[in-house]
Amino acid sequence: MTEQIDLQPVKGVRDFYPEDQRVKTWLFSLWRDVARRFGYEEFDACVLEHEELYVRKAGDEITGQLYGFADKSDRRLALRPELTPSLARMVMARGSALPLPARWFAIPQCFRYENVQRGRKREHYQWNMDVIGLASVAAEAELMAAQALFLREAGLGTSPEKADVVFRVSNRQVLQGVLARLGITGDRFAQTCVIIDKRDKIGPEAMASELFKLGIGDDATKRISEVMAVSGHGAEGLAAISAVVGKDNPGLVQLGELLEYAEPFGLGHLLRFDLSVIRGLSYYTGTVWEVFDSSGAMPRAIAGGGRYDALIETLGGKPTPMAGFGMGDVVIIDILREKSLLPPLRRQVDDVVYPMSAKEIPVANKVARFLRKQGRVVVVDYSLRRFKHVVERAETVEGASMLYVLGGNEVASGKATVKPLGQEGAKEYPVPLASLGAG
RNA sequence: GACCCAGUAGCUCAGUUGGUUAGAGCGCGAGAUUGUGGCUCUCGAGGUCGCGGGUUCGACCCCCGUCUGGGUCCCCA
Repeated sequence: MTEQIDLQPVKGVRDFYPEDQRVKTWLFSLWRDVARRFGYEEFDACVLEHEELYVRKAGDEITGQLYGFADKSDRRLALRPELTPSLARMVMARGSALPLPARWFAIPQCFRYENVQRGRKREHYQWNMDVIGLASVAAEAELMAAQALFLREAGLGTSPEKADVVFRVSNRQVLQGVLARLGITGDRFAQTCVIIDKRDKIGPEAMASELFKLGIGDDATKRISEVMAVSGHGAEGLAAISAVVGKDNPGLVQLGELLEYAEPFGLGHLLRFDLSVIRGLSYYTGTVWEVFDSSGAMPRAIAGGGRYDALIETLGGKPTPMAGFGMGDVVIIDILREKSLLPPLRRQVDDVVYPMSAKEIPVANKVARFLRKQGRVVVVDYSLRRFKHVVERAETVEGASMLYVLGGNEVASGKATVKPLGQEGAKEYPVPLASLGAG
């Protein structure tokens, strides 16, 4: 007698029983199909990476949540918290041999070591689409179009009449332009972003004192708060931003172009410009955006993305413009389930073959072989249980549409009894065994 | 990381001022119906009461610790 093992999965990670895996497979298929229709090619990297790939100067939140450890050779490794650094590494490794622009997508499993709550695990799958080597905000518009197509195909409203989602969009260069005039540039700007991102949790006083330590005075702090408060839909939003930061602000110019490129994709009405959107990752340099459930029922973002033109440079490579987004499986499945938008997903069994006793197993296997050659999904019920049980199970557990009964009578007469399942009043009928490959 | 709540059968839960052998519904199995499901009836299997320690003559119940889950703060791969 050995000791009973712990039946629970590791804290914060999930088991996927077949009924869960069906949902996951359905979601991944839709993700892949949308990415394919935009001409993106799938890639992947290993879930294990060198920890140093994620250590960044600006003190990103993500670094503190790294699922890191030392291997037997004392290498510092980490389970990837996101795919983007791996993508950057792979792009760098290819060097100039990679024809640009490139459009790639992936569905990596990612990890973080953090508190567990609803919609928030230590592991998830994240659909990523990235454009490599395109400096134009046309890239962002295309990425948003792909997200919107997915959301619509999943059953969420994306039309002006019924919009279940909203894209909250900003551009880091808006604030950068404002702060540059006040002499805040380079690393100081990045550090400023990190402080600003914390404003809600630490409060305006603490934010001001943190900024003061960076040598940013009250006037500049006041200006930052003023800028962060600006938001609005479409052209109105742009006008509001223009009124606060001036029409020549480079970030504003890009947001204007983005709207111009996004509107032909039918996205204009979904975009809400909101300068309080910062995103937690320090490598973003331009457009940043988050997709939300507009009903507000789910407080967490469905997806987020941005432009990160400087990432490869900070990893020691040649400057390469890149933009991309990520969408996790946990939140979107929660939303779709809540809105009853998940399709009914059953076992995909066509036929159950039922040998009534051990004597009929050989002929049952022949029939199964014949049906499988036709491309049908066939399960042979070897339980030898009574008819009642087998019929019930074939219908409810296997979800089969046809039951092939093989008992003593059938073998003696040379005809299988075929019973249609799931149809009211459908009668069973005999089929010669010879025509089922068991003659 | 901080605080609050919870953990009893496969699932959803009841239970006790601390007292013999811990219950229900659903599900599962058998039979009524020795070859025809979805309804009904009968019977049955299934539990170290999350785990460890303590208090007590005696703990599912009280105390401490711990694990896991839910929630809030926080933050969102």
